[in-house]
Amino acid sequence: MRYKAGLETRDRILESTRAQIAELGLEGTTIKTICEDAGVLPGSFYNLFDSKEQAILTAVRVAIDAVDPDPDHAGTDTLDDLINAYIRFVDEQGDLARVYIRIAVAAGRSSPELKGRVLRHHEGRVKRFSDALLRERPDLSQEEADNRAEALVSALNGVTLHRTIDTEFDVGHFARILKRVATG
Amino acid sequence: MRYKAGLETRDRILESTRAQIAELGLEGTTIKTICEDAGVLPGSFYNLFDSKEQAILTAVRVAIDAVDPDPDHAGTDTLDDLINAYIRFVDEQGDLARVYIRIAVAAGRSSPELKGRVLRHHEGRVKRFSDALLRERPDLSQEEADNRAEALVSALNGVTLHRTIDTEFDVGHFARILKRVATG
DNA sequence: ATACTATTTGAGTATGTACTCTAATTTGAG
DNA sequence: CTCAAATTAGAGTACATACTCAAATAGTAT
Repeated sequence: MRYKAGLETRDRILESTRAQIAELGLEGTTIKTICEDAGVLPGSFYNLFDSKEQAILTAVRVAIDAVDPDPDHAGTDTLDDLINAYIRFVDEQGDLARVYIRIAVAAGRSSPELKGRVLRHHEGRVKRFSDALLRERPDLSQEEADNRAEALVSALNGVTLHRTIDTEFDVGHFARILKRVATG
Repeated sequence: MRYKAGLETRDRILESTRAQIAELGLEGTTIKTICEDAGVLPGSFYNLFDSKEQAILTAVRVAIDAVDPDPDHAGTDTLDDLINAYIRFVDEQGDLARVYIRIAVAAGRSSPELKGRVLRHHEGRVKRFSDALLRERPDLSQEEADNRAEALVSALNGVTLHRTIDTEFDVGHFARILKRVATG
């Protein structure tokens, strides 16, 4: 992947993967459909990705990064920013959120690499929530902030989980309640 | 399934299914392994269950019911009872909890029947939490209790979700925090 | 005992999947 | 221009899976 053509194909595959997941779910997304959609043959796919799993993980990661309120991690995001980014991701990319949760759940049983990756991602997120919370409530101890951040992120995940079943469910409403609880 | 033999075989299959899930996860659980473990041939399996999915759903349901603090729904369970039952299920049947979440997540994309089933189960649970909360805090309005119960159950699910990835995660600790928040 | 139905047998089918491999073609650095 | 390396082509493989079916057997109500 050092030529322009390779990079373009890679992008096309990732976009197709994302679209397939959104349209057909994880079950409906196969190498075949991805390749057809991207106008690529399996040989090319496997020249650029090690496995289907890797492509899906990358596609989800790209989608999550796309709504990051502070992509450079400059420490400028507020708790509201973070929560809003979360809600936006869930609202706009519902099926990717679903897949993200599935990946997270499946990770516990799969390879240590994937498990570590998911855990690190989670911990990074909790840290950013904790930092933002401390900026808002400097009186809290580090430990208390960490605890609240962990509970808040888990609760948001739970709310997301429910939203994947009940699309009427108002994620924003409950997210605001949870935020009030965390800061109050 | 009107003879004793059929009922016994059914029980054996369900127990094998539960054990397989706990031991090998959902991926590792196949008709083949279930049948081998239960000492049954595929023909018998399909005489008693319509599909693999049905058997798994039933097995998970049985496991959840087994830790119910108020199986008769007499309305005698306290919020602590309900939370403790939840924690016990997650702690003792971690892999079934994982599968329960997977089913719930997948449900959003699958047949309306399954979706409805999962939703009804969730709503029933929220109702019991809400009722128990009202018994403890009769001063709350119905709506406020419902809201808090919904948030609490979702947060518990989120905590469970995280526990499926990080087995060191202290579910009880965060469950207690959440309970304090819900009642306080 | 009879007869009807539930249960079991167990080989077999149909299907779909992720992935591989070799050869041809294209790319772009020096 | 050249040539090694990157990319693409595309048929093909290996494999596992959920599920079926017709025939044999066992169970039980009468």
